[in-house]
Amino acid sequence: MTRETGQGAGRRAGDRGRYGRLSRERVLATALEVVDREGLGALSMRRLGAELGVEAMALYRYAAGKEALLDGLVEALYMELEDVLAAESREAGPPTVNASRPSPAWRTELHHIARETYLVALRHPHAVPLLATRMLAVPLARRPPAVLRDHERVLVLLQQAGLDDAAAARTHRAYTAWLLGYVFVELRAMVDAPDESDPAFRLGLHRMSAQELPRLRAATADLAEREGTKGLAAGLDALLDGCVPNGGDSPAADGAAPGPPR
Amino acid sequence: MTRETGQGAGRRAGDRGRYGRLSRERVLATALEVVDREGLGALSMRRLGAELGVEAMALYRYAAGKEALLDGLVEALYMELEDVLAAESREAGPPTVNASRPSPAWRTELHHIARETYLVALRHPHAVPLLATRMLAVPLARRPPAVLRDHERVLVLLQQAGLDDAAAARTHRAYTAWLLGYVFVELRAMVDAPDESDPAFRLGLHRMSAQELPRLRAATADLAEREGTKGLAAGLDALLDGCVPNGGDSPAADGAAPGPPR
DNA sequence: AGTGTACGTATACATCGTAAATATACGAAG
DNA sequence: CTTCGTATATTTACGATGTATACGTACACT
Repeated sequence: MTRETGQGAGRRAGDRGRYGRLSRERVLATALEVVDREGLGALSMRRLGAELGVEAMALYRYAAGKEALLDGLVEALYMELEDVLAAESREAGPPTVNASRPSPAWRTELHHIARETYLVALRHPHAVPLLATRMLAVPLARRPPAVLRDHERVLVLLQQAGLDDAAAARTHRAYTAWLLGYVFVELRAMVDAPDESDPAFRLGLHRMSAQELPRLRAATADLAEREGTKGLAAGLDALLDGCVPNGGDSPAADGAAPGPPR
Repeated sequence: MTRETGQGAGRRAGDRGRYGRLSRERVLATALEVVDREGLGALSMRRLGAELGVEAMALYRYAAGKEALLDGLVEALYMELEDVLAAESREAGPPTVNASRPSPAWRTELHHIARETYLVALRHPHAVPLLATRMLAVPLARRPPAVLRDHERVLVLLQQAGLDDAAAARTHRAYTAWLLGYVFVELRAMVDAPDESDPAFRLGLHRMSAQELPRLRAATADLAEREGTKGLAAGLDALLDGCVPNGGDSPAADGAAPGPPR
C-alpha cells in the first residue's frame, strides 16, 4: 500500500509544480490583500486557500491557526513599515519637520516614524482593528520581531532625548497610545462609509434629536473631518512637551548619555 | 391538537411566566457578564441564550444579529458610564484635581469624565476591543444615544473653554484618541497574562535576542508597569495645553458664551 | 369566549476552524 | 533508474456558529 506510488491511476499530469507553491510570505501577503479588498470578515481559511489555489488545511503549515494568522497580519504591517523606513533612509536623511524652530534629531525622527506608521495603517484600514485586538493582547516578548524592533527604535530615540529607562517607558506608552488612538479616530467611518460627500446629512444626522445634543449637531461637520499627519504631529508634540523635562536636547549629542537629571 | 393545552401531555407546569422573561436590558447585561467572565470569544448566541434560559433565536427580538449585539455591549458600557457620572454628581460637586494651581471648571470636569470612562473600561477589559472595532466603525449618527450624549458632554465643556466649533471638534478628536489609546495600552497583557509576578522573566523575555534590542531589554520591566489615572490625566493635560490657545479660562464663567475669540 | 399579536421554540442549512489520516512530489542515496 | 524519507498538500469528518424560516404559545383586549 505504501509502495504503490508510481504507475497506478492516481497521478495527474498537471500536478507538476504544486510542491513549493506556498510560503509564509505569500500566505500573509495574500491574506492582507483579501482583508484590504473585502474586510476582515471575509478572511477565512477556506477563502484564503482558494485565493492561493490550495486547500484550507495547507495553510496550517505556515500559521498555527487563525489567530496566529491574524498575528501574522500585524507582523506584515510592521514589516511594511520597516520597508518604508529603510527605503526612505536610503534616499535621504531624515526630513526636518519644522524649519522655524529646529527640533532635536530624536524628535524629528520620532515624528517621522509616527508619520510612516500612520500612513501604513491608513493603507490597510480593515487591518487596523487587529492592532487593538491582537497586538496588545500578546505579552510583548511573544510579539513579532518587527514589532519589537519598532519598540527598540522608539526607545533608542527616547534615550537620546536624555530620558532614563522609567521615563522612556512612560513616554513610549504615551507615544503608542496616541499613535494608536489617533489612527483609530482618523479611520472611523472611512471603512464602511466610503461615499459620503455631504458629511452632515448623509450620516443620518437629520434623525438626531434636534433639541437635544445641540453642540454635537453644530459640530458634526467638523467632527467628520480628518486632520491627517498634521494633527498627528501636533498631538505628539504636545505629549512630548509634557513628557520630556527640558527641551530634550541631550548635552552629549550621540551615543550613551546614561545620566539624566533625576 | 392545538386545543389540547390543559390536562394532556403537552404543557409543563413551569411554563407560566415564560412570556416576559427577556428584555434588551437583561440580554445586554448578561452578555456583558459572559464577556467579563470568559472573554469575547465565549459569547455566542446559543451560549447567551442558555445563560438566560432561552433558545438562541429568542435573542433576535432584542438585537438584530450578533453585530448588533456587540454594538449593544458598547452601549451598555456607555450607559454604565452615565450611571457613574450621575451618581457622583448627586453626591458632591466635581472634585478639584489639583489644589495648587486651580484649573478652570471645564478642565476639571473633562478630567473627571475621562477618568470615569477609563475606570469603566478597566472594569470590562474583555469588552474594550469593541470600542475600536464597533464604535468607531459606526457612522456617528447611528451610534447609541448614550455614546452621543457622551460626545455632547465633552463638546459642551470644550465650548465653555472658549473653543469654536472647529477647534472643539479637533480637541474632541484628540481627547477621544488619547483616552482610547491610553485604555488600550494600559490594558495590554492584563487580559491574558493575569499571573505574572516577576515581570521581566515570566514574559518570556529571556528568549528575546540578547545582543539585539538592548534598550527594549533594559526597559522591559518599566514598560510592563501601569500608570493608572495619573498618566491618563498627565497626557490629557499635555494635549489640552496644546489645543486650547490661552489657559482656556472663559471670561463668561457659566452658561452661554457663544462668542469665542476668532 | 374569541382573536390578534407579542414572544419564544423547533428545525434546518451554509459556513467556519481544525483534528486526523491520506495522498503526492521532490531530494538524496542505493 | 529505482527507492525511500520527508516536506507538502488533500481528503474527510466533526462540532460549533450565525441565522432564515416556520411554527407554537401565552397574554391583552373586546
